[in-house]
Amino acid sequence: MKFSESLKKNHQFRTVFQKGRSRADRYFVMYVLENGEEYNRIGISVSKKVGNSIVRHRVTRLVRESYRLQEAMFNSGLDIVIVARKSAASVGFHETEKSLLHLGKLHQILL
RNA sequence: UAAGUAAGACAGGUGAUCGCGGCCGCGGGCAAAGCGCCUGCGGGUGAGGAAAGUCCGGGCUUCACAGGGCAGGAUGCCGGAUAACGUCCGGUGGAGGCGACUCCAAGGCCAGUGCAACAGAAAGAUACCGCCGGGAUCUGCGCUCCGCGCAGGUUCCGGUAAGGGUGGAAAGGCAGUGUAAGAGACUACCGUCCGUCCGGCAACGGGCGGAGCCAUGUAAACCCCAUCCGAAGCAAGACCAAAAAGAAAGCGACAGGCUUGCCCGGCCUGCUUUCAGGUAGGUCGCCAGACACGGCUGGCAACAGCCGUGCAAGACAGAUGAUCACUCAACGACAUAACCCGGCUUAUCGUUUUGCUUACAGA
Repeated sequence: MKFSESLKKNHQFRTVFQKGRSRADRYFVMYVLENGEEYNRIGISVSKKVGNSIVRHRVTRLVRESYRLQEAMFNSGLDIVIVARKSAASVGFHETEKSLLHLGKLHQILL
């Protein structure tokens, strides 16, 4: 991804959860926190409650792909964590993309 | 053709546009002693039959270990295969099926201990009903009478285990002889046990002879017997190594503190070097192997030997995705490698191949 890195460490996630703002819809919860950098950092969290390994991987890919294709739409300098909810297990690509943009709008981080 | 049975194979494909992890090649930037880090282009490559459950077995690694025993766990007909196994192959015995074929924790309750509800008369034991014999007594009938005979009832003594009923199980089964009624009391056949001979490496099978058959079930009840098992796991572990705690040496014309009224000297902090240390981080372990396919040889087979050919995931928060089109029965099932193998078990939309069996039809 051109403008973004990924969040990896557990403490980074915790910071976003504690200090960030959150918005949610049927499928996902989005946490946003300004990170003071030039680029965005994105983290995707899919718990075991969502499904088995196959399902979790699939959801992760759909979210990452949606973000990648819509990357230009988002503001810079943000840490974003997207948490999949249980209903995300059966979601398709188009719904994921729509949901992501909708949450972005709620956060008012879209250009 | 239908129904069945056994053993397999596949697990969508093609194209276009974006995108990702290793690897190789050529560049650019940072760093510059070196290792590296970021990035562009090109090439090639990138999950499963179960990758799953983590239920067994082994390799590998570290630790422990003279030898033996106890405890604990696992396995349990016989022979073989194997690195090993609780796996596989071939047999034996038993159960099911017309059959192909399938299934089986299949050692030992005359070492000991425990348990066996309910029902039933009785369950390491019995006589409730019944059957049979005898005595007493009552009633009826027959004979002229004493009395006797016959039939029936009540009761007492004895015999019996055929039949009834209960139960998972009632002391081998079944048929006959026998008897008052019965009973392995006796006989044949089947079963059981013992002996012996023959076949087989063995489990076991077969033949012959003998014993009338003294005695329940349960060991996925404790237990006994035989065999096997040291522990923990790749976050194992090996190496490099910022940092932190530490040791030694040196430095003092220059800093601070303590000792002192002051100086010298000493000590602590300091600085430098070396050593030790091992955190962050990095490298290895980490993918060519008890490997796959084909052929030949040995073996009924599991499998083994030889020859040939082939083999490019190795991430470290973790790569296979998205969109569209065409095709197809298939957008559609189950399900994501994490050190590696051999198995087992469980999940699964479907498609498909071969052998065999039974039934029907045809030649």
